[in-house]
Amino acid sequence: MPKWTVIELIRSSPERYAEMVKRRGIDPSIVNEASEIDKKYREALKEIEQLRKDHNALSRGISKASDENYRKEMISKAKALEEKLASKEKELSELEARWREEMKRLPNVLADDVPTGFSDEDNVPVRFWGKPKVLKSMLDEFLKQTKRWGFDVEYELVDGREIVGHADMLERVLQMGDTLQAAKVAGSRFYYLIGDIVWLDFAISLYALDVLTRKGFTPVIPPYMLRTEVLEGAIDYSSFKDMIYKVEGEDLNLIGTAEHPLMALAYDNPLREQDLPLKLVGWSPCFRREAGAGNRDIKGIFRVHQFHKIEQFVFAHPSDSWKYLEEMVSNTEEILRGLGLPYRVVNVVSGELGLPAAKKYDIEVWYPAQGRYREIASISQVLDWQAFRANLTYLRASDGKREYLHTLNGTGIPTSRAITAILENYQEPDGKVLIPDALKKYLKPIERAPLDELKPRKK
RNA sequence: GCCGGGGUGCCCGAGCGGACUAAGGGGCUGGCCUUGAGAGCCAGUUCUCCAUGCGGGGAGCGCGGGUUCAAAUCCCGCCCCCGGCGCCA
Repeated sequence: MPKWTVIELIRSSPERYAEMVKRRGIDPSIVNEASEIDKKYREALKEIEQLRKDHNALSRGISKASDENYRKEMISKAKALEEKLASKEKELSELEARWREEMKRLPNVLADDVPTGFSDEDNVPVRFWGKPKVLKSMLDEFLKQTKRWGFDVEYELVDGREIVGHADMLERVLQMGDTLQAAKVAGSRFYYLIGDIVWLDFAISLYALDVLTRKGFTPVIPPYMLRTEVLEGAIDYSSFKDMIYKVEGEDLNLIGTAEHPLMALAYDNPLREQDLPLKLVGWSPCFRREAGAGNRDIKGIFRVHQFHKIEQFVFAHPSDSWKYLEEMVSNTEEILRGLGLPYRVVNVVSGELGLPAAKKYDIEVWYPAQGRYREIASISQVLDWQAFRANLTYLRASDGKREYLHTLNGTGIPTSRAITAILENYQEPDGKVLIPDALKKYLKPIERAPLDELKPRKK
């Protein structure tokens, strides 16, 4: 029988779980509440099952009774019992609904090596790669993000020239994007990509798909909309509000990431143990409301309502799921190294994990014009948190029993963000943007695609 | 969208108002048998609660309601799949 780690922990040592909840910055009283409901629910269930047992016995007796009077007496007895049961059943179904609700509020357990903290400034860098271009005026900032953590990162000091930010590069220098017209017709955080840069978007997707399929990931183009019930299995309520666009008049939601429909491949659809691990790489557009983002990153295409993303997803056996977290991180690193984008990997603090993750690595790319490492990818170990909600199971080969799967998800590469990073990191003093070598082989077959560089629009 | 057919366990498939156990088969796992393989025989193979040593219950037949002492089976609503017609990139 599937056992959910969180429930098991609440039943066996609630204090330990409460400690984890506290580390996430969540009020630990929810643990007590959940524990209370769990106890109440099980007690009520026990009582009702006893009543049902009696009623069943009575009812079975009726089918055998031949004496008509006796039969009538039994039926009236059963009726009375049935009335008593009806009100109890109602109580139970209410309790069960509350139980389910309560369980869905609970965060995942926390891995021991997740740093405790509540701001992404406290995320702990674990390694750096590349030789970032650092503007002289940004040097202090750069050192804060490297040396403060004990890393001596080699860098290229840029002095005597400016580096244009990705938003201005796109719209003013290259003139290959138009967010103003997009805002007029669709709203802010939408964009048109126009001209040569469109090929770059496709090339990035193809490149990442190529890398990941060579590593044994199966490519998938998933549904771009999901039913609400399925989506609830993948995310928590607050992500729902901030991320999800609903389709009017239908029980459908636009996906915020391919992770969700990839997960849904096992929704109520048991996998076979021998098919694990099942490694998938999805390509999809992603739609996000960005409701909680306020005015952050309002310029350009860094934070937008719609973009393309290559996503890694693994259904893993509970016994060895942790190793895939590291594997997926190094896959994404390989993609970024191929693109020549300087990055760092950070271990995300407990307070910034979100309910589903037990541990999460973010990968952040260096943006010279901003003087900051900024998130481009995020890889999470989810354990059985989604499995419990969406009933993701595998059939154990040894006895055919069902067990919860472990799920892991991680960015392969988001195209729009990769483009912004390229616009800053591959920028030449004359306004040209060089194209990373790794992308060239995907551009080459396209007759009208650029091959070596994106050229600024002539004045 | 309209008409017709249909959703039963990991898979196929019977059952269409009471047999305390959802028939039967396939697959998978374990055991017996065998030098080994195969065949054969036996057992297990939805979820959940209590006990967790054996064991004892309850629920479950696409989803949600209803009728009945009793529903896979009858009634109502919804979802999905298949075939035909229409429409369409």
